[in-house]
Amino acid sequence: MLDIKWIRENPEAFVEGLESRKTGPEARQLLNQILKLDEERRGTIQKLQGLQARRNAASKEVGQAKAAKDEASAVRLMDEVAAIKGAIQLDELTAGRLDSELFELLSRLPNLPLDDVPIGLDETANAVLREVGTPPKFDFAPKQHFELGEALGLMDFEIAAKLSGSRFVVLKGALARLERALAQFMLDLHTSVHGYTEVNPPLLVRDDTMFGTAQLPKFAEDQFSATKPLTEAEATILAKQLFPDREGGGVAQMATELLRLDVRLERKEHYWLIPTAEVPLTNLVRESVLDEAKLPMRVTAWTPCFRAEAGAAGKDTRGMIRQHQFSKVELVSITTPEQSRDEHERMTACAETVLKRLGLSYRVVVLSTGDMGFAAQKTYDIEVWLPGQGAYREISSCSICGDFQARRMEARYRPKGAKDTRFVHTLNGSGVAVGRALVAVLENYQQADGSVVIPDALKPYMGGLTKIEPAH
RNA sequence: GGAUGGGUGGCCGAGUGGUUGAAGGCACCGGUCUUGAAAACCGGCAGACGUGCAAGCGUCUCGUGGGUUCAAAUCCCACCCCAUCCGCCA
Repeated sequence: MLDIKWIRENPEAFVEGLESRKTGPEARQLLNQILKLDEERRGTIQKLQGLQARRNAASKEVGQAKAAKDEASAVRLMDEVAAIKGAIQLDELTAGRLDSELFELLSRLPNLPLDDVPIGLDETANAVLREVGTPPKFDFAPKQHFELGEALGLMDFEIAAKLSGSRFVVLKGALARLERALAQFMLDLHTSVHGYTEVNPPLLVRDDTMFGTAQLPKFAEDQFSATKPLTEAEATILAKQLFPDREGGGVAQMATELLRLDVRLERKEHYWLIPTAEVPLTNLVRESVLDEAKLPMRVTAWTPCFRAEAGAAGKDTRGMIRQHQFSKVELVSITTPEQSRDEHERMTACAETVLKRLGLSYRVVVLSTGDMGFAAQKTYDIEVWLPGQGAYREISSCSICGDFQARRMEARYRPKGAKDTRFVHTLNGSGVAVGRALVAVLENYQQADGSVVIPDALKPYMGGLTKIEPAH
């Protein structure tokens, strides 16, 4: 969330920043709308506060008058308070409405880019910063991961489709183990070498948590949610409320219909499945005031991630690249504003170390203003080389969010010796996507006979296995 | 699912209608003492918003929203959340 005070004081920077994001042409119009609302809001507050001050003073005088047995003054003052009461209620209502309108607008605005982010509308404006490692040479045509996995008999999309539909996969045997090995290798690296603390967070979270990291309110359609189904009793009550003119059999029929439609109650226990461990990990500091000495705070987690992939129809339909469920080792840092830029470089280096140790070649890309995620001020994508696809594909994304998420979470810290609190800065990055790492290992370590050699870094985690071969 | 209890400042915790934005303690900050540190003692210390060059002043906030009242942390209602016990269950 952007700071309204900052917008008020830096309107041109606001428009410029917003125009460089996807918001584009409406930026100026948005600014005007926001400033107008803000002005009305402050005007109402000033008026309201004047009235409240008079009410408070008069109420105190009532007490004093009564104590002094001056009934006449007391009555006169009480009449005065009664007279301004209506105006106060009206202004309270107006102020509340303006407040929530402004909040609604601000909560849907993306973060603004840092100065050194390349300006552009999409990925064509991204800039490659470095290429690391040498892509392997093959004296045969390298296969794609799903060809390898299916031929090995250890990767099954058909059965996954029967269980869950498209964009799911079942891994078996050595490939299932490879996924676990990759995750453990990454966690061990980050906890014992990079200083991150391992966390095992909830995978189901509340609205407020999703709002904190900015998946809500704007990106609800990209998420999966989990809700307790309506009971028959609740459906009946709801049917009566919704269709008061029906009775008897009519109500029962509508109740059945509500159950069939899987109608949900706003108030009923309702969760979101995390699209990334960034959500629970970053929210670990929500609604708190941290000691500066505890920063930077670094946490990591290996979790499943769930994404609806709305709007991705037709993209990466084959294989494991884009799934509704995948696992990822996530890195999150909570820092002071002074630390965050360095931390961003450090975090990216931590993710790069994973790929280096796995012997995978990759490149680091800085995303353009138009290609960055909603909450980011600056993002580095790490793209791993996939010989089967003959392309670099994103395997990690490291973002610095400034105080954008901290404002939404109310996450602050107290600088040493200071009286006031400040918002923390938050950063998140994949360290790295496990499913895609598995894809990369398969494609980079494949042999002419379809077998796959285990990279040295993973051998300790594979129980003595050095090569995955077709099972028969 | 059933039954209780509870949500107060960074933390713990007192407070049942009138200078209580809130006792006390801890933590933190400044000072005295000390070679230094600790202890002890003295003092300071909520946040948001509005306004002002500033010092300051004002308003709101004791889970959230509404109500009663001249006046609400305190009374009433609804909702949210947390804990414990029982039941069910990995």
